[in-house]
Amino acid sequence: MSTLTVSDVARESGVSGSAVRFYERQGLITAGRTSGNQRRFGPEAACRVRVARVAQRIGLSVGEIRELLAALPPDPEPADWQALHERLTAEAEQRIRELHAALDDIRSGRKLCEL
Amino acid sequence: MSTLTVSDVARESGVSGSAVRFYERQGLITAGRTSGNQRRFGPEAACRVRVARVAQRIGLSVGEIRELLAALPPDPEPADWQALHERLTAEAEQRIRELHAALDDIRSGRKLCEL
DNA sequence: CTAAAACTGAAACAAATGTTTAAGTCAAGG
DNA sequence: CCTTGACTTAAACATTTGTTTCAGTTTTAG
Repeated sequence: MSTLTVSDVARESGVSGSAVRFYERQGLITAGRTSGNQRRFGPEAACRVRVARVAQRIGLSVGEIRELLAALPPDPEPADWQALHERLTAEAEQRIRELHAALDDIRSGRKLCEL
Repeated sequence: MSTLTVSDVARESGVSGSAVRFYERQGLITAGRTSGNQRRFGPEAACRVRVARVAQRIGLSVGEIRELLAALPPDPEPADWQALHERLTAEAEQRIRELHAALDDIRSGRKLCEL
């Protein structure tokens, strides 16, 4: 059942209305339409937006997040959540490794010019 | 003595010529000019660009890098390098901490929607 | 029924980080 | 000298992640 308006989702997920529309355009969330062409979201929409924000903290782009969320059904089962967790965790660890590598370079004692 | 051309600096620092001009416009490096108005860089320019690339790996913006490099004289003394090392290291550690915080949230066991 | 609040798409704007293109100038080698 | 490759500025373009504005439409509460 799609009952939530743009501003409902915005309020529940903590982003702006324009961001909600943007995310729909980008395929991170999907919406039905009223007879008057207004968007109506299911209750999972706000959740997906929150997941998207978490993924953004990790450094994923909207395109990457779209692919991530593409694997998340409207009504996810525990296995879906688990897969998402693993992918997000792996991404975060990857970025952390990259930063550590940069840090190790900085600390290597070599001149910064020679990195 | 300023003898290096744009493409010299580009080659030595591993960035494109347009990036070298961009960095000069942004104040990361400075250049003299020939009588014919062409840029000529000192030997430290390529080094500064390399430092800038390291800082970018850490996630600093060009504006932040400008401020970082503003504290680096054309012919830096060991203390200058040390200060730069410390600032870069602190920034990297900060970003790593932020990622760890995100990772901890993800692993907290709470639903991703509730972060 | 009506007035206010929320919604619509399209397009312009914004900031960051460069790249590309155009038309023209300079420098270096033979 | 003269050709060729490198240089110049300015502006347009590209991408990302949205925000703002416009003019008009829909929904909702009273």
